Amino acid sequence: MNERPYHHGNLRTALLAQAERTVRERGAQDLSLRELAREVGVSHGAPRRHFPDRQALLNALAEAGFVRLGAELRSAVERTGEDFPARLRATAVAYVRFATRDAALLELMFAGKHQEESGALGEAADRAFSVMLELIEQGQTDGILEHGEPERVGLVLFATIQGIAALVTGGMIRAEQTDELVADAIAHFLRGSRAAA
Amino acid sequence: MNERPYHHGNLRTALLAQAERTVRERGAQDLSLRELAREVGVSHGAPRRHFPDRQALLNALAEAGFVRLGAELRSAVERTGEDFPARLRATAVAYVRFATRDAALLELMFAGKHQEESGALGEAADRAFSVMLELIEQGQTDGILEHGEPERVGLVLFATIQGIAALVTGGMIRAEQTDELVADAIAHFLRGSRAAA
DNA sequence: GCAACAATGTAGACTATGGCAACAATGATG
DNA sequence: CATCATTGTTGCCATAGTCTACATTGTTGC
Repeated sequence: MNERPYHHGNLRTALLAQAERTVRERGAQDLSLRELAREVGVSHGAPRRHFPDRQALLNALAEAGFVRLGAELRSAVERTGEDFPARLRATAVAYVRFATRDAALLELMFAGKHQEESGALGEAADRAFSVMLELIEQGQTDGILEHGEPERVGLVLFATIQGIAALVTGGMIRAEQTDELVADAIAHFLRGSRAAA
Repeated sequence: MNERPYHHGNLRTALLAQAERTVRERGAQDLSLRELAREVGVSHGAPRRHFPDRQALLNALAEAGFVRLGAELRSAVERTGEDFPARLRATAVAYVRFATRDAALLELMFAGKHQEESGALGEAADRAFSVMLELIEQGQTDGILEHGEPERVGLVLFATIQGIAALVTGGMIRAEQTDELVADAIAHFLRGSRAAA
């Protein structure tokens, strides 16, 4: 039998993977460094070499979350045609889907961003949201959205999407209704935007 | 000097008050039953007589939060004229203000509601949201909102408001911008609704 | 090769927390 | 005023996070 080597080889990655699973299943509150170490098969002090304290691990988790979120949003845009409303709908659905599948992680992502805007976490967040900003710009080019800073124009929209995600994770909406509600909200938003243009 | 009596007198209330303060200042994560007991001046085992475990205290805190939220929303409606858009704006501003002043508490309220829909917590939540539902009904009577179940018609609106609160607490919006953004979002929503009616 | 150093993991200690049980003091009730 | 319920107290246990000292392995310059 293979005795485990003294050095794990990729402890950092293994810890993050197991942590993400635990957060998804039981929430960030129940995440324990010592339990994590046990599950991965190292001593309770080993994680310290990769994450100075618990918060550092949570921040790394949040950063990885932003990277994945950005990838999923970009994928949603790219596998949809050029039509702006369709792209918007697809992106919003992708966002809400991420938010419901990984509610605790998203909470972590927002909480971590609140602590320290700068740093790798902030950059990862910006890259993720850049997908949405580019989409807003397309809407402006297509003459569907009003002109001005994309950050400002998209704010109400983003708030709505984020709010829908909150309602779903808060148990106020059944999971099957979400796609329809998202489509509803997008349509509502676009009607309001056309009138304003 | 007055020696503290063996019985505190209203420990439950005192614990909740101090807990609410701590949650506001340092978040629910940092809430410690033992620290709470120390601050109130009782032994570490005393809180157990009033709250079987930590979660029970958090739930009580959430319930009290819903009561206060409901009162603030109702107050906002009542001190505004009969005009529906004005009332809607006032209520939304009041909600977002609550959400930003007590971000951690609101999070707790949603998290607790997710655990067990039934019970005193659920009732308190329903009473708080009934303010919004009545407001939606007025909008329908005034011919500004589409007809149908108020729960459904108001969903997108509520999502938007909740989302704005999330953006503020997430640090994506400066606190001074919130009232303007809320007004923006309400106007946007009403434009979309008129077109649909 | 190999000696020195860096990186990574282990083991033990300390403090704090939540939860439980046995006991003490006070209040309520017959 | 004797009995019982309520409310606090104290001590114990398991677990967690963090720190320090030490052990093992990998790397690098000679």
